[in-house]
Amino acid sequence: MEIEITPRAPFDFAATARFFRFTQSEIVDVFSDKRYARAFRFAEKLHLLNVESRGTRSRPSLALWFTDKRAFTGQEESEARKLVERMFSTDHDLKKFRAQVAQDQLMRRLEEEHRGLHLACWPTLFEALAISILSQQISTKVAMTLKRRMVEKFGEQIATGDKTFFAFPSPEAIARASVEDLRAIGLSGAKALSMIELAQRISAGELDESELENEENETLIARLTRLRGIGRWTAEWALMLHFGRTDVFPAGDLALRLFVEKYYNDWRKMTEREIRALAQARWGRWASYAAIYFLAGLRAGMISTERK
DNA sequence: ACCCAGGCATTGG
DNA sequence: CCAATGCATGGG
Repeated sequence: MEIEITPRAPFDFAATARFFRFTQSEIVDVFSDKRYARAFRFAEKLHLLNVESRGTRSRPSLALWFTDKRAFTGQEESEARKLVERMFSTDHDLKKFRAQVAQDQLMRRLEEEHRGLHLACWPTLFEALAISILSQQISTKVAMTLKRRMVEKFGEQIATGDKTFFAFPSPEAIARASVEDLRAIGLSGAKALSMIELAQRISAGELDESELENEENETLIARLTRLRGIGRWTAEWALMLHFGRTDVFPAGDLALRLFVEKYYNDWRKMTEREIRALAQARWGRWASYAAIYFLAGLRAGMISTERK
């Protein structure tokens, strides 16, 4: 009835589950400290998958089950495992990140404070790119509102007991929408068009994930930025937040730029290229983790990009 | 009333 | 290769 997954230690379930999710009034990713639930499509049918942390940071363990307590079929078990392993980056070995930043005073402090925070990935490429498109340029609060409206309008529902969960909209559902439909919920014309084209490409099978998985970062970025509305920033976040690449640093990101300039270059301006080079030299194949640990520190108030 | 927020495409030097 | 511009919404 249950499946067990053993993430690599250190693993902080609550921090990981919360990270990069819109924590307020979320209707797709629902979690408490030890629990996480989400609607998924398994074999053409929507099911509510639960994940619970049973272990500790140094001896982590996750249990998975369906809300209706139904047993997993072999196929479902394998899909569910892959899904959860991806969503929580359970196989990332953060001891190596720790070793990488041992000489970097600030990053070492951030690592200590947030030890066990793994990359939280979106389960599908469509969701990762769609959310990044929504988030372009606008505040996270606005992006959260747009996402909620999009989910309520286009996502399937599943009710269990007293709660209703929404699945993130399928590419097929968005592919059928019109620009006007999406403008009506607050997207700009450009974002609406990008969203629909993306959905159409994906539902037409033009982006084969099993093939993209094996591409080099730069090749993958080149593939993704061919799509309307996907620039380098969006592509790089997708490499991190869907493909789980640990060695990406979105140097165009406003917050990350300020961070590097302030703490590693004495406030002097740097070009995107210089920032990328610094990230590569300093954090190497763990640059993605440098990025998310910085954002975690920012959120926790440990550091800031204010001038003072 | 402004201005800005986890950018992008387009246009023009 | 770099600079300027419009875009949608909601919070300050």
